[in-house]
Amino acid sequence: MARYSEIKKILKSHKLRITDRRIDVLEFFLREKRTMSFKDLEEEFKDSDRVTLYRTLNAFTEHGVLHKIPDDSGFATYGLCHDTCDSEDHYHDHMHFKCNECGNIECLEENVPVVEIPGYQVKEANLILKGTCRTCVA
Amino acid sequence: MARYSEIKKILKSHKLRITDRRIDVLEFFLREKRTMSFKDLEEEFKDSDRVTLYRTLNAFTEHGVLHKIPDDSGFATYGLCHDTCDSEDHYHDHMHFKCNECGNIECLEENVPVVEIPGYQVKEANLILKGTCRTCVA
DNA sequence: TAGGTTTACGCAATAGAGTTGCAAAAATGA
DNA sequence: TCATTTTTGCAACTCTATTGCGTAAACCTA
Ligand SMILES: [Zn+2]
Ligand SMILES: [Zn+2]
Ligand SMILES: [Zn+2]
Ligand SMILES: [Zn+2]
Repeated sequence: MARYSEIKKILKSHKLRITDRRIDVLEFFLREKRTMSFKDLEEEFKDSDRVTLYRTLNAFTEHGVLHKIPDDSGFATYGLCHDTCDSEDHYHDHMHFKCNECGNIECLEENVPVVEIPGYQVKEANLILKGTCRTCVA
Repeated sequence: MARYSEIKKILKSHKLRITDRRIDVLEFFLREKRTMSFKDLEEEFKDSDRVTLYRTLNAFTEHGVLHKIPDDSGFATYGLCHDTCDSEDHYHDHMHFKCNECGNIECLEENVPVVEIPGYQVKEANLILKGTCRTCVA
């Protein structure tokens, strides 16, 4: 974790106070480079209070550090935002892939195909693909 | 509700026992012709036990009478299946639309566009559009 | 259609994910 | 350093949904 100054900079630029918890959580996301469920975080930070973790995730989501990945499984999953996201403006048009084998959820590079429905105003589109991911296919 | 015999036939063909509750719930779906959340059903069937409603919805979903619509809101929503669905085989490729104004979720005719991701095996795709529905746009 | 088996129902309790209230602790800024 | 604001930790709580179990209803077969 040689990124302490970088992490501080990210928190500051997103108008978040710098606390030990937030540094730890953000560092974890940056290090793992993958989406994370609440359970993942709970396991990593056993000493931390559940409520604080929830509040950290909410704060990060509100301030454009993380985006919450829509999921029907009942487990919220979070992924890192682009550099350009902040409180006012953070939109994500990319698709997500959930692997039935390993259970991981990935942010894909590709954007959700644009869909137009006559008579409807489409403002947002979430596409979740399920199947077997690259790692598990091999 | 002049469809009693029809409803009975549907239940039988899906290998479901015919009970008063199931007839009522299925009749409600057929009459309303729209997707229904658990709350909708609870309000319609105030005299019924919540658990029975949950179990009815689960049985219908397992036997291909209803399909559960993936939703990140924490409220399960259900829509009628096609005639061809049964316990073994009920797949749905259609998109869903959630209106931010009225809150209703609609099953759309159109299927989810086919997406291929190199290296991945895509087996299922759920696309949920959000915005303003035809009724609320007007 | 009666009798035995299987399944559904109703009630209470429980599980699981997430939130809220509040006092103490920490971060910020002057 | 000190005052102000935000965050943390703990307990209690909300909300959706499930499980266990005894009773009631549906089904099947003779
Ligand atoms: Zn974002
Ligand atoms: Zn993502
Ligand atoms: Zn179906
Ligand atoms: Zn549908």
